[in-house]
Amino acid sequence: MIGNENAVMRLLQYKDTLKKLKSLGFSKVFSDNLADTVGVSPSLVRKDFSLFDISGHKRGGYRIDNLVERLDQILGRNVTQKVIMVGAGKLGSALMNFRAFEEEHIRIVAAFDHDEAKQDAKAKIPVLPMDGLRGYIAENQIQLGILTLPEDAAQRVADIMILAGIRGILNFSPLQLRAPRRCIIRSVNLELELEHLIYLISRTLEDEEASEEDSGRKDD
Amino acid sequence: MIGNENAVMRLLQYKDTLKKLKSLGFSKVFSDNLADTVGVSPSLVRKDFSLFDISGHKRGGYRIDNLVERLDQILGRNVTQKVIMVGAGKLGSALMNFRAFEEEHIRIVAAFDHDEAKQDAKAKIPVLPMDGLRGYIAENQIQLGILTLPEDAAQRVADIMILAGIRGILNFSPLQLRAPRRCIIRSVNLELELEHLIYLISRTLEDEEASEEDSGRKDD
DNA sequence: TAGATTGTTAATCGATTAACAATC
DNA sequence: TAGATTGTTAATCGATTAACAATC
Repeated sequence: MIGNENAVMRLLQYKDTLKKLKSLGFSKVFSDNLADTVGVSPSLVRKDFSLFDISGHKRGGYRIDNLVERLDQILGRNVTQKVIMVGAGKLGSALMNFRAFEEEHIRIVAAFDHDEAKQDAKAKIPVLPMDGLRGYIAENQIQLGILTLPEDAAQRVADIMILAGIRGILNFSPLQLRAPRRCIIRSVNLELELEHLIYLISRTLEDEEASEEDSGRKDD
Repeated sequence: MIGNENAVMRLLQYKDTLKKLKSLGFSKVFSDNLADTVGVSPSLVRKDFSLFDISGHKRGGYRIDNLVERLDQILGRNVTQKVIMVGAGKLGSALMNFRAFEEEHIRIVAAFDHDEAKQDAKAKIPVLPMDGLRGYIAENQIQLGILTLPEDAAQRVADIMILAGIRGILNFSPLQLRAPRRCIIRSVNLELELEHLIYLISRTLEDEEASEEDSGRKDD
């Protein structure tokens, strides 16, 4: 129940799928269906559920309503989460308006930026000066921050956030942030993702060339 | 050499670290150093290298220059990659100006959007109408696209890209895109990442409460 | 030489799959 | 009842770690 982070990511995917199925009018689902849409084996779906003490009905599958409710419980998604955006540059502002967040009980309550030109305390999501960051976190008991600062400022500002009591940071800077155990860092490294894709492509291209040795060359 | 995608991600991280070390004036490195900065075991570093036929010097470690060169080779990063941006909304435009891409031989050559207000053929990175997407990919032999469209348009446009001969798509829509084997899809699901973080936080909070049963409660 | 580090092998660990008894 | 699906156990698979011989 504690260890498996892959299982948690799959649980999140199951939940997404279930919501779609529900909106299509389904009320129950089998491990087979979920496995298909998420792209894993039915065994694994059942294993994941059993890992988190989720049970269904022999022969009757799972009731979608129950399942979603239980998943929300496990995943800590039964209350709206307040999140701050640290850095209001291009990426930060883009994420501030990200649709999917609103739909999922995730609410960005304020943003912080050093640049005065970007500050606007009256905006729907106020953009405040960096000075106020520490106080805001502490006063409003903010647990979660999204960090979209450039590499050179990232660690310094992260330290401030941690000092103020933040519990988790979703980090978009390419830096591997250091943090004490009470604050969890998850990083999304966009450059790395793209480079990974480049690797995968270059590998399939090699494979194709290799397999053409046998089959002769087709005209282009 | 073929299977392990985790190893590939680590290779990319090693490369990043090596560049930083190099800019700090280092010319050689030991598996220990790399392990430390990336946060893995030295064994694993050596194992990863051996997996890709990278060798160093007994007792002398690895020469950073050689290593970076070899990694670029393996990772397909020895040529500049042309990439198109499909969708020029907030997220798309943010990524178009993403610093880290420029530094890594990744060049975004054009963007496409349905919205006329966003189109601008004269911009540094031209924003073109969606009609031109298929032709542009075919004529310029574009291999890579970044997809930042909303869910409802994502699959339809991805199909067009695939038809035109694209080889890889970095997908930011929350949809699990379907594609034939010749096109590789990698997805970044920002909502999922944030929800994962929420789960991790809610779990550590529970743990703390649990451990307070023993130790008594500290005042807040 | 003595000491340090690589490269590889074998051991361990953990996650996934396959199989099947339980049961609706 | 016969058939289908869950939940769990054991088997498999793959990735990581530990250990150490080779060697600079």
